[in-house]
Amino acid sequence: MHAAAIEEFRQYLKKENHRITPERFEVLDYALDYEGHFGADELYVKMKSNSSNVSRATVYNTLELLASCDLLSKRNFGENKTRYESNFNRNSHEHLICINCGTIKEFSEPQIEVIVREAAEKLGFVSTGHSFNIFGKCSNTNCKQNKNV
Amino acid sequence: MHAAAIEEFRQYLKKENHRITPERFEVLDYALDYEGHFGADELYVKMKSNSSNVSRATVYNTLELLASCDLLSKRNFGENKTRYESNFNRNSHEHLICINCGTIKEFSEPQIEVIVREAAEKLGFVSTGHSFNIFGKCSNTNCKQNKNV
DNA sequence: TTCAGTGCAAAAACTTTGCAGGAGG
DNA sequence: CCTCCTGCAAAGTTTTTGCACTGAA
Repeated sequence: MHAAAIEEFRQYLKKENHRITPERFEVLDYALDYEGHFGADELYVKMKSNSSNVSRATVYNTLELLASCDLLSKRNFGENKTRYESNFNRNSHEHLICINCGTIKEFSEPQIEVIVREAAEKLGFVSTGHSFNIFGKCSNTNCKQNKNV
Repeated sequence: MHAAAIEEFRQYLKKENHRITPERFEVLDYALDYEGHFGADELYVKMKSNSSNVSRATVYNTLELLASCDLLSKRNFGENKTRYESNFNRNSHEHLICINCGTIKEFSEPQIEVIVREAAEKLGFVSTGHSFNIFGKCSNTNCKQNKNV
C-alpha cells in the first residue's frame, strides 16, 4: 500500500538511530490513510476504535518523527491543537480557513517560496518551512451550522 | 497614556452593547504595555503579580474582545497556545520563528496582501485576516540554550 | 544483554464553564 | 431593577511525563 513511504520512514529511522518498531509503522499507516488534516488525539482514538493497542504516547511521539522526516506536515489553524497532514506525493500548498464553519481550502502560489527565501536570507535565518493561512468567511450557504473543524 | 486606544475600545463596547467595566480597561492597559507577543495566561499572571484582582476568565474574555475590535491581533506560532500582540499604531507584518530558541523576528512584504486578495477571491472567501509564519534556525550563537518562547 | 521504545496513568499547560454575587445601564 | 460581567474554582482539552516492562539490535 504505502510501500514508498514505509521505506522512506525506515531509512530515516535507521539514519537517525531510532529503532524500527511495528507500532511506528502502524501509526504511519493510519496517518497516510487519514483524509485531510488530523490531530494526534483524533488519530489515537481512531486507532483505538479499530482495536489497535498502540498507546497515546507512541502516537504523539511517532507523529513528531513523521513530521521530522517530512512525510507529514505540522499545521496549526488557530485552535490550539497541532494538526498533521500527509505530505506524500503532494505539492506545497497554503490554506484558507473559514472562521464560521471551519472549512479548509487549499491553494498554491509559487511566489510564496520566493518571499520565504528572501525574508529568511535578509534576517539571517535558515528556513525549514512556513505556514500561510488566510482566515475568512466561505460562500457555503449553510455555513454557520457545521462547526466541525 | 493609551488614550486613543481606550477611546476606540470604549466606542467598540458601546456599539456592540457590551458593558463598560474598569476590568476591561485594566486588561487593555496591560496588553498594550506588554513587549512583544503574549499569551492570555501570561498576561493574567503578570497582572496578578502586580496585585491586580482581575480574574482569569475576565482576562480571556477581554482579550477576545480586543481582538474583535482589532486593537490586538491573535497569533499562533505552533505551540498550541493563543498569543496576542498589540496592533496599535503598527503596520501589518509577518513572522520568522526560530525553532530552536523561539526568537521571533518580523518582516513586511506588500506582495502578500495581493496574494491574500487573489486567493480569497478565487475560492469564494471574504478574507478577514491572514497569518504567514516562516520557521527556521536563527543565526544567534547561543541559540540552543534559551528555550524561552 | 542493553537501553530505546512502549503502555498506562497521572500531571501539566492552557482554556472554558458554572455558579453566585455585584455593578453597569 | 434587570442582566451582563466578574471572581473563583472546577472541569475540559490537548500534550507531556514518570515509571516499570518489553523487545529491537
